[in-house]
Amino acid sequence: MKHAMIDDLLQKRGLKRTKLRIALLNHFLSAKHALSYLEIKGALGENVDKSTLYRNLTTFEEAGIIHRIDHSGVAKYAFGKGQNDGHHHAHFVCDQCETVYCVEKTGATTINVPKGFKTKVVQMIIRGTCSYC
Amino acid sequence: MKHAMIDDLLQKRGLKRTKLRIALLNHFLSAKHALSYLEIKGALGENVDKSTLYRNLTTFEEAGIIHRIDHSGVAKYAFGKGQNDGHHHAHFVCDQCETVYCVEKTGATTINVPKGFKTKVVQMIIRGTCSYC
DNA sequence: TTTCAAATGCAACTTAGTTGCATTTTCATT
DNA sequence: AATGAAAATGCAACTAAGTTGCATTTGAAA
Ligand SMILES: [Mn+2]
Ligand SMILES: [Mn+2]
Ligand SMILES: [Zn+2]
Ligand SMILES: [Zn+2]
Repeated sequence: MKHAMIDDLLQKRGLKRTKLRIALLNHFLSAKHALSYLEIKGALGENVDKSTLYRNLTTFEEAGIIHRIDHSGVAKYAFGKGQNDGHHHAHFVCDQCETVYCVEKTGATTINVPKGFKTKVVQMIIRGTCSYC
Repeated sequence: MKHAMIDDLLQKRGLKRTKLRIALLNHFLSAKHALSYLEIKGALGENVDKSTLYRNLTTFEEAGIIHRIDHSGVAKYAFGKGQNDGHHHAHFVCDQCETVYCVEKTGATTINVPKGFKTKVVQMIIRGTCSYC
């Protein structure tokens, strides 16, 4: 059951089980694409406090529960670890609807960086048109 | 000479040769990495008007003279065309100093996107440490 | 040298996100 | 169940990046 999983996610990191956090994680677990602050607020209700929501997004991100994808001035969040935490996957950005999807990355690429530069993570953004557009 | 090149860049696109534009292009031509609004303003003088500078950055971008790289909430600009204009190169972001460098991209990568999704451009961001850090 | 569209400068606005602080809530302990 | 401390919330005020409206100035074509 989803509820048990959410409790587990929070408990393991010593995060308190609040109403918003549970709703937030529920929403992330069923989301098909990365969510912006406004999308989340729209889904969870207008009465959700801005600071609290942003603070929880940051908390979850730092706890490795969700990861952030920056997209032309607005941050979007998706469930799971990001590239920085060793989870290698790419992001698909739809030119039409601006939706960001997490997609599996197959086949690594080697790029030669200038001398003295040290590569840690290679992240990929695929721009194109999604199946709904 | 650089001056002639700048005149050419502007003239070809019917852009007027103003003081700021010339200074701006000069700065871009000698920049070793992508520049933010604040870096440009710092270099060209505090008296530079915010609106005018931003408007020129947009104008240059639309004219294909410079390209924008979004980096965690701040736009950075570098001379030349970007990936969206067919010029395929990657961006190196230093974790330490947050500097963004344009680097040559060798060897194409194919990633399989979900059915119905159409790939247009694949852009790469390499995170790591630059030679100065 | 006149003309006028393009560019500038300034102030006011917007949007995304942050911060300080008083109040409330969770959760562990008694 | 009652207590209490730390964590989380809610609200308002703030910041930082970028945009917009409008009056004034300027570049360059005629
Ligand atoms: Mn992702
Ligand atoms: Mn570049
Ligand atoms: Zn789409
Ligand atoms: Zn560096």
